[in-house]
Amino acid sequence: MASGKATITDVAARAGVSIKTVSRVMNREPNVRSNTRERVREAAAALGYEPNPAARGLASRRTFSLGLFYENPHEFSYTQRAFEGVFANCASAGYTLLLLPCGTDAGASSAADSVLHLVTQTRVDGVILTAPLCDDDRVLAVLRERDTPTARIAPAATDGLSCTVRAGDRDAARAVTEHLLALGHRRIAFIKGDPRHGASAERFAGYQQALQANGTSLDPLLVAEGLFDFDSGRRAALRLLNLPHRPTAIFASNDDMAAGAIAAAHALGLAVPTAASVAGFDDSPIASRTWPPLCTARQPVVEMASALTGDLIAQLRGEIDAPRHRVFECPLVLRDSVAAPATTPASAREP
Amino acid sequence: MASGKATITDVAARAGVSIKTVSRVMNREPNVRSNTRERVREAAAALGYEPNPAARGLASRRTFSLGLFYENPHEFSYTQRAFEGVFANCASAGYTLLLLPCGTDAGASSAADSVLHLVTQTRVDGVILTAPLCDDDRVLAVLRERDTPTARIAPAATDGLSCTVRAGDRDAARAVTEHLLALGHRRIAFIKGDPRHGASAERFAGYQQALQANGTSLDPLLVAEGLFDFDSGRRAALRLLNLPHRPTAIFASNDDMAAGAIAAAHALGLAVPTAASVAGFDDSPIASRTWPPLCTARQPVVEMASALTGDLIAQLRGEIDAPRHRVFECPLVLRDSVAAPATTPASAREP
DNA sequence: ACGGTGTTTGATAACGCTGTCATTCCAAGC
DNA sequence: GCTTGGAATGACAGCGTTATCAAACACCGT
Repeated sequence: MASGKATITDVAARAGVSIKTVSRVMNREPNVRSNTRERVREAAAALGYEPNPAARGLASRRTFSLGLFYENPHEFSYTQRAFEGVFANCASAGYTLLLLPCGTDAGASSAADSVLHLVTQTRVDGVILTAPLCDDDRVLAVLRERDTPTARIAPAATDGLSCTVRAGDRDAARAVTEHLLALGHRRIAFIKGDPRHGASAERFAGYQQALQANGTSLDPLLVAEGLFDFDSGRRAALRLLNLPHRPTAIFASNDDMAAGAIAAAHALGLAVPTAASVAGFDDSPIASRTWPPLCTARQPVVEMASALTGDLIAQLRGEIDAPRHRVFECPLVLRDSVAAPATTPASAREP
Repeated sequence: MASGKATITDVAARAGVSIKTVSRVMNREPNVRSNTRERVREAAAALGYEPNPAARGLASRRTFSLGLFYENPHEFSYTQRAFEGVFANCASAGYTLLLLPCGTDAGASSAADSVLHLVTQTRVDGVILTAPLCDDDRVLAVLRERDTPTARIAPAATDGLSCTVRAGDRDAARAVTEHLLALGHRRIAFIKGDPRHGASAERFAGYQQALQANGTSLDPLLVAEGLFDFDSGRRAALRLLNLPHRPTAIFASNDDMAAGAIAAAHALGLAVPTAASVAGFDDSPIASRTWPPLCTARQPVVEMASALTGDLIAQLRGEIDAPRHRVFECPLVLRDSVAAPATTPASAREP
């Protein structure tokens, strides 16, 4: 079988049918006698025929490819897991996936310009946007103007046009906080995430809700700003752990920052979880690689991305009318970075 | 500027030239009067014209896309950094990058089948292979048979056909070991990497060379098998640290395993680096996220991948005749996971 | 002014497939 | 047997570029 050389004409000749019929078979179109279909299949297999995507694309005005836009190189493991889920679904649906890093660093003046250029250049049939791109109004406007079907991962809000998928951030953050409260923690610090991500506000809201429901007041001093990356978490934790009235637990909005908090605790000679508990969010790979491993909420990123991709492809095929909005629950993952607070006064230093 | 709708014909009409001239300008071909060239450029810009890649591909029998094959989902940060480097160069050269995860899990019976199918289906102009795929004879045979220009990252050996790039694994591993020896360590354990990767043998060789040059004998008990992933490193370190005559330092073949070794030490109540030093290799993101941060050898993966991609594209363009083989040095990165051994007998346990 | 030698430009045929629409086939109904 | 209508198939015209090759042009020396 000489592969990669045969054309549809060769297959048609071998099967004794017209090229149009071969096309029908290759595209799984109906109205082909099963007898004929089988003959064509055999001919195609014998010749090692694979349709030429360029010709297909030119004739059908489609590319059979999707673009996955992402912006931030930090917090990359998230993008990567998303990619894994997207890819899984693309491959089985016959779509090719283009990874399109996009940002102001790429030479374009804005993310929207960058997206516009990449979309018109690659002519992907649809795009998937990760946070925070998925909430950039200019980016969304550009895609809408071009009528490019869009799906969004972890948007701040739905828009009635694009399929979305997100985690139940608020509920999960509440659950994490409740877990800390149940263990006896009262001074629970919180490290916020990148404000451009919709999830950041949600997770903070969950934290607040849990405190409120518990009747615990929120000490503004215990809330620190972060950007979802290790170093911002480390710095925020250093500040929090140096507070006169030190928190007994730190809840970081994601695992990378939580890992930073653990490093900060170590640097200050505070044992985790003995002197301070640390909880994260995501259950990203780093969560099981820190010492002690991180208590966190598992965000099923791969499944989320896979489901979203399925929805996008269904939309491209016209199989669904209204956009789907999925929410995935994030179960609590108990690990050793969290324990009951020491009974000694929280302000006491370890030896 | 209506974007994504204009065709070459529109541009030609607007510039008052033939489509062939527009084509010349878009492809930076010589022999176009600068006056004409400028006129075409303006027309194209005014119309927001972007060449249709499908039409280009069909007419020129090229796809202007490269495929990056990778196999192992574990040790993903490496693949990811490689991707970053490859992408950087693709984008600036006008190539699109297709990420092609490939493995026996993907439904194909072998990696070679998987590669063959993906290459014929996507018709990429060239492919980049990461380890261990880059040393799979069947994969290489398939690509050679199809005359698909290939570039390889971290192969075990060069083949006179494909461009390659690799790290100076042996020298760097020797340097790491020498550093440990210089600090006074004599019982230095080694955790090997995945035997399918060429780098594994090289790094082990560097370790051996350093010991030998130092006149230190290699205790076979101190050599453990690993697979480059966190858990195999953790398990190997557990065994090593439970040895009656415990090593004072562990040199793991990569950072993920070194992180596992640190976790193992913590689990056994051994402080790092006080009771045991741990060194890694790669300087991957995890290396600066462990506590203490990892002493390691920095492998400049992004630059390596970028350079390799440049070479592959140059080859595609016929700009170079013989394949290039690059070797990148890996400088030692000193961090706190390594220190001089305790003066107390190495067999003593910490309290 | 003339031929010679590039350099610049254009007309037209591919490239391999899908979409449109016409045609053929076949089984059921009268 | 003879319609009839839907299922099955095919002829052919694009899709928007690049490649080929020929034509037009510019500039040189004589």
